[in-house]
Amino acid sequence: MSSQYTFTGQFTFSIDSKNRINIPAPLRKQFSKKDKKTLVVTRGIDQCTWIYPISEWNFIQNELTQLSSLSKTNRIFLRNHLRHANILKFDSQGRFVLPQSLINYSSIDKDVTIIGVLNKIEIWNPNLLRKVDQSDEIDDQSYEELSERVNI
Amino acid sequence: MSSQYTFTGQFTFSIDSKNRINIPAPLRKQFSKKDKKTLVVTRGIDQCTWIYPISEWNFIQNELTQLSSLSKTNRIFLRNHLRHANILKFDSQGRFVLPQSLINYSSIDKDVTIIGVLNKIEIWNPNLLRKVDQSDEIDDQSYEELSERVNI
DNA sequence: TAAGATAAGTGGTTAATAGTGGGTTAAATT
DNA sequence: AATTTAACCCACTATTAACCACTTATCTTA
Repeated sequence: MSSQYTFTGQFTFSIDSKNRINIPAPLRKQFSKKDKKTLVVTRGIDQCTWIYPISEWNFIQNELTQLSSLSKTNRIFLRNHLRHANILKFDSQGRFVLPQSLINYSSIDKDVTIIGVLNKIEIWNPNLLRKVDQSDEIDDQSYEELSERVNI
Repeated sequence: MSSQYTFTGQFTFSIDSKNRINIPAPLRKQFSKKDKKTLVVTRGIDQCTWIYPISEWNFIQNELTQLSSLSKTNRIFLRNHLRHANILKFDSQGRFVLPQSLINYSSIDKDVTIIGVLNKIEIWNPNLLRKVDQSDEIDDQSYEELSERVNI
């Protein structure tokens, strides 16, 4: 199953004194009626925050229910991914409040860079994103591997 | 069958002088009419306390009856999970009293970290959770295996 | 191209809710 | 009967969420 969401683009916004972040209008407009105003924010694998529309998250969550808690690896994995996931709604202005734990994890200060990455939205500290941008070059070998799977 | 419950998020609360713990509102709100105010607390596999809504527990209990007591592992598992299970109700403020035996088992002092892990809620001593968090890193091999099963 | 209209981004105030503490009464245990 | 335990109720405070308002940017149309 492929996602209905195809978030793209980059935006620079600011987080206000009440830890609210605005979702850029072009991304927000994609939210379907069904998902209206409900999203899940959680830790990204890199030092950023991931945002999923609720239906996208439900799909992921459904996969997670297959994992038994009797396995230690599963328990750790489930705990560490689920406990940082917050189900939120955005207000009438299209903002949501970013939980303090994620502000810390992502080292968010005042300005944030918001980027669309297909089925999710990422929130970055602009400086960190720049740094990662420079250091995380993809080597040729990895590109070769990717080419087997994606026709771009 | 997958659960109706999808607990997520992390909360830091305190246990009061009467050993009462508040269930965080976002988690409590998920409790269905049918389960209203009834939950089961028991020993987690790790050094924490597990909380299930009663209907969820009934489902698990049903699965446990499938396990033959001829197996030693099964016997130990059944014993440890069933004899420490307490059926409780939460009060009009949404609190329940945590039995002393579980306070001891989980090394609960004053502050507790409450996390949602899909069909269950875990109660931790914050320091212990931090420690487990650091020591129980998932190795790359396990991540690779997980990636075969979960697309996140 | 200029002016008006609409939408987007940001800031603050108020009202509702959540978390916590404690006291009183009813039940249970010894 | 006395003591302890558990259920129930009330109350205070801090946080959160809903609401309103203003400014800047974008789009539309004359």
